[in-house]
Amino acid sequence: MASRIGVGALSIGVLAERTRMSKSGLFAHFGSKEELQLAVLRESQARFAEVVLRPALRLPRGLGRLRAMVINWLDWTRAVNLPGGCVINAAALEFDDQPGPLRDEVRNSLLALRRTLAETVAKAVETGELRPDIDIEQFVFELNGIYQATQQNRRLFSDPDADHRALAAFDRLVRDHAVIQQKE
Amino acid sequence: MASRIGVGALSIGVLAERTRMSKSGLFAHFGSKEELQLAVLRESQARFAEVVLRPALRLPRGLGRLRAMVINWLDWTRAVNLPGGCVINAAALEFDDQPGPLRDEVRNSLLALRRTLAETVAKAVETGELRPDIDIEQFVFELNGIYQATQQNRRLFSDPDADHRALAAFDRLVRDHAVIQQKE
DNA sequence: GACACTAACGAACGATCGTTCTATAAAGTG
DNA sequence: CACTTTATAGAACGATCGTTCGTTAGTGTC
Repeated sequence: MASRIGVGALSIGVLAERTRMSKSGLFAHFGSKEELQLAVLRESQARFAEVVLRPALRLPRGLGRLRAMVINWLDWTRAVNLPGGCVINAAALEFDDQPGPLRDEVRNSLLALRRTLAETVAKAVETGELRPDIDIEQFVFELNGIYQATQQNRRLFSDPDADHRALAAFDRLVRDHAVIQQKE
Repeated sequence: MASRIGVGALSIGVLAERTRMSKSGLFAHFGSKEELQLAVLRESQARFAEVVLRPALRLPRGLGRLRAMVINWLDWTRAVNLPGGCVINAAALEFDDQPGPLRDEVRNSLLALRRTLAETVAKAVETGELRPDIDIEQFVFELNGIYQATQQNRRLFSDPDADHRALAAFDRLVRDHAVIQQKE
């Protein structure tokens, strides 16, 4: 539900109906609507770590791991069956100017993702695949851009080329920062 | 209001209060909440064309115009005093999986923007500044990525470097597709 | 001056919102 | 067994939702 209509539009009444519970019975588990929303965000983050990060982090460090992580990221909502897209990403736009626990939760989630991405990039520098003078923050910034653009193309425009475009952008990003191969 | 809380969260009651009108008086101008939301989206698009596109289209075609358009785009919401960011862009994420007139309106707005961007890029090819074999759709895709990433960095993370990052990404995009300068 | 049209209003509608309170049945614990 | 804890339920709360209705004041038109 949160994926389809957004975390902010969640309604305890409708939610109780769908779970075949009473409103008050369901409500008792959370104590407030905000706590319920927070629980949804946390659950979403947990699934993300499980489906996107964990498999990639089992691969050997370097460009291969980074690439796998990005690919997992790009359509993890399909793997987890979130038909309305990433809950946290949608919540980011919804709450970015509404101070409170929800915005904080979203911000922390996305910050954690950025840190993980940055570390993964850093390790691709260590392996000698990416240049040591790379601006890692800038690199992650552009990765995020690729993700956002892909989601919009896929979800709003049903663009069948979205994946292909994303990979092209990723390859260009990597190529521009790769260690120059010496011609033999 | 739409900028801050989203088009979907608009409430006629609150809106009437802020405009110092009666609920029914305000309501009569639109006939339904959905029509009001559509009016907001259309108004937003009109301002966008006025503030972002028109000034850029008065510049001579080519890379300069493209660059101006992107720069206008990146912080047009400041110029128009939309403290919650672009209404249409937020609505895109909100309605991308909810069929209906609102989603159609959003889609058409963003499609129009993409067309304008594509034409502007095409003219930078005509002037000989960008390579003729360029994939224009891909170029626009990446422009959109830069915009989305910039907004998130600015709005959610209050990143003071967002503008700088955006320009760096834009320059890299242009450099990779520019006509190669012959060394003399 | 009669008439039509427009804009705005206040009151009310049924529906749904998040929340609180009380009750009940089941499960766990000594 | 008695006792506490936990999960769920039902009823009701005041508030707000989008919408409808009838009315009134103003404005333009013949």
